Amino acid sequence: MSIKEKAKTDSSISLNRRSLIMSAALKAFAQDGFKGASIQKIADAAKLPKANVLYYFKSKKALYSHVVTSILATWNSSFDNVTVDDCPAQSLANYIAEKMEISRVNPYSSKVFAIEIINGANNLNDSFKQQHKEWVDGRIAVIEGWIQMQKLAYINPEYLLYHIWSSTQHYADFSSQITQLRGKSMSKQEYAEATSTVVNIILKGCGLSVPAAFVNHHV
Amino acid sequence: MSIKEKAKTDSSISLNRRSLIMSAALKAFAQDGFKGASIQKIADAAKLPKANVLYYFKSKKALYSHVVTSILATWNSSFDNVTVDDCPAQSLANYIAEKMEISRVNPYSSKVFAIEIINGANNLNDSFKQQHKEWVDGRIAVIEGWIQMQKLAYINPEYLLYHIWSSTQHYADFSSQITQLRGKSMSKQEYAEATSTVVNIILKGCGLSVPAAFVNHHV
DNA sequence: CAAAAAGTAGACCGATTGGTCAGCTTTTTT
DNA sequence: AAAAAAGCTGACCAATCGGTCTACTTTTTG
Repeated sequence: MSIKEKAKTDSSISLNRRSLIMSAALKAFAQDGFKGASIQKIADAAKLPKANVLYYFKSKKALYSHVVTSILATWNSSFDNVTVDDCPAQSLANYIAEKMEISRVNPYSSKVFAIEIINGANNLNDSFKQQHKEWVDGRIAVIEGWIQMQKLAYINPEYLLYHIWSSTQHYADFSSQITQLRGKSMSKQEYAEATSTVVNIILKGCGLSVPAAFVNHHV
Repeated sequence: MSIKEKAKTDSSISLNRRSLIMSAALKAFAQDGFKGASIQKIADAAKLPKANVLYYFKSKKALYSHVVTSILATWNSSFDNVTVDDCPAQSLANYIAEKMEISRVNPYSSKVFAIEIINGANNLNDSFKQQHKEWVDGRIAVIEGWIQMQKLAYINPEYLLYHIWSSTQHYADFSSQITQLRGKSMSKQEYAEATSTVVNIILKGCGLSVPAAFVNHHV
């Protein structure tokens, strides 16, 4: 990156405009996917002329790429640093709870990724994929360690990860279905109950005891 | 529907063409969503001129609607007819296994629905939604019955259903991610192991004993 | 065999797509 | 204050979009 470019992206106006555009783009991509979303509608949502959007992001693909990158930056988790020495029950429960919180607070990010992967992940560059694969391999190694240390009954670590991802992201990705079925969107308290339910199913499902914070107190 | 229309849709050429177009459309909508897919590309995939596609389906929306309807027709499940008198463990295990099989055999259908719901379900008509809601309400009543009869420990039936849907559909919707992580797509045997894993987690997670057919025999 | 109906498909329509460019204003730097 | 850089945007471009129409061929019907 040249000095000139860096200066440009660092100016106050530029930063504000870029983040304004990106948040409009996030919603647009979440609603219509990469192909379905249009620069014009993103510009309208940001209340800017289309040419101005293309002044800050040289193409639709570049804008999408920046949105995806910024989402990934917010997806760090305590599970990243878990080791075989940690407690499986506590580590997994925390991970599940964090993923549920992400679904609750930032559903658009989850949706953008979901659509991208469903569509075949054709717009993610190889370094993303490689990075993700390395993360997964590392986490699988930890889970396998737990199994070998007999802290965890045998389970295929890969399928366990898929299970955690799917059951938590569902609350973001399929929120419109959930809202339709309940007649209203989920409150923070209802999210907490759903979180407990997911934690309970998965931890008990793995033969682990449920940390006190997630025990369901049902009336 | 007039007699003329029925005759038209029933002719042999018409049936063949329509199903040819619909299968091309299914893939297109799974890849790019409703907005992102184009009639031209569907026509190309079906090796027909665009005007011919629009001869059989009067608009893109009509084509989409027919695709969605035909998907729903194939999604009947043994769980539809389960009652409080049935065994929760067996009923839920069968339902999970059926959903996994649908994911394996017909991933495109699952993807079309996933994208539709993620995008906000704006292209599903109200009768679909109503029908679905009634199905869900009925199933929730059965699960509540099990809980009252103490055949099943307390769990929020709604969240249980979401959990089953998400963990099974994940194998269809996110197949590209799974393939990327493993370096190859899942075999039938691997699907069977994944199915056992999902059944084990959820049934144990509900405090139910796992039917013999789904016990994981791990080496 | 003739008439009617069904099927085929190129040409075309206005609207929208992603993207460029030139000319302008504003801000920053020297 | 002058020069340079950054920011802004209407006008415009070729390509594609969903959809229509017309002229033609094939198949079915009476």
